[in-house]
Amino acid sequence: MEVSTADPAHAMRLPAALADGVFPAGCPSRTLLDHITSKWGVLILLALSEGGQRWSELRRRAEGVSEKMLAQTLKTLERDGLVSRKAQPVIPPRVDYSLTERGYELSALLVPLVAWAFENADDIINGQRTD
Amino acid sequence: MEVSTADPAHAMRLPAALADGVFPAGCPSRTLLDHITSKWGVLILLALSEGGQRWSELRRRAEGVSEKMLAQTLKTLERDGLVSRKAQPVIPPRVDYSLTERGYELSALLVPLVAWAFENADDIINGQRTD
DNA sequence: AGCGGTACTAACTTCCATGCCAGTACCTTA
DNA sequence: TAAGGTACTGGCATGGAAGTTAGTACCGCT
Repeated sequence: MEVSTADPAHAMRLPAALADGVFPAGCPSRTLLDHITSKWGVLILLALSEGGQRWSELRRRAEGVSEKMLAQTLKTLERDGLVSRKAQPVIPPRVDYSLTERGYELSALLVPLVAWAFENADDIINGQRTD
Repeated sequence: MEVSTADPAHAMRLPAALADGVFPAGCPSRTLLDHITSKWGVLILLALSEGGQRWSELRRRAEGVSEKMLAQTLKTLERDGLVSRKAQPVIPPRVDYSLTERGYELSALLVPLVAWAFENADDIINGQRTD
């Protein structure tokens, strides 16, 4: 049976390919989505959207990230072709991380989302009773 | 593969307020982001972006979600003012969920992101890139 | 000589999100 | 009578994400 809810004016329709609204469990889309919406994934992508940065700078910007999670997340993102790693064989080591073309494509979509969250967060989260 | 390290043309700059690229640990923005980028949060928001739906329909669309997680996620989203719940006191029970104004604002940003993930997932996750 | 910075890796542990199952209450259909 | 659909809630279990600690290799500073 149909739910007769009027489509609001600002409803955004999904591409036909995901007309169901959601894709099947275990498909590549879910995996990718998990990578980019992971706790540190978003933050790192976001930080890198401002330009290439070194390991230690990323550590500072993604406040609270452990070295382990930074390494792990960067590795995943690199494997996905979203981040590129450039190590210079100098001493002390110097490694620069930056977004790839694809990474910038993503960040162009991610940034507005995060900006929205930033703008609405106080209003939404602080207005709640915490018990 | 060309990776532009110095401010590519399509680099999207963050709003000045989050010039650091990332916000501090434990701030409301991170909490909100966690809610909406949670495993089931995205899927449910996405499903609802197509219009109001009943509990059982959401269960089917967000393939793989357990009743517990569906309830929990919906509750969080409702608390955040992104989803509205309308229960009709009939028997058998009938409850409709839909996005609020704010929820639609969010989904307008979320949908392109998910669509992008959907389009790129095969390519990225299954390994092969051709550029 | 010893400390700190740079960029990591690995092993071990903790903890929470998630999963699985059982129960509730009422009605309908077989 | 019993099974099944609707919309949940609560308890226990667990797996994987995340945290913690330590170690590596080299250099520059004091």
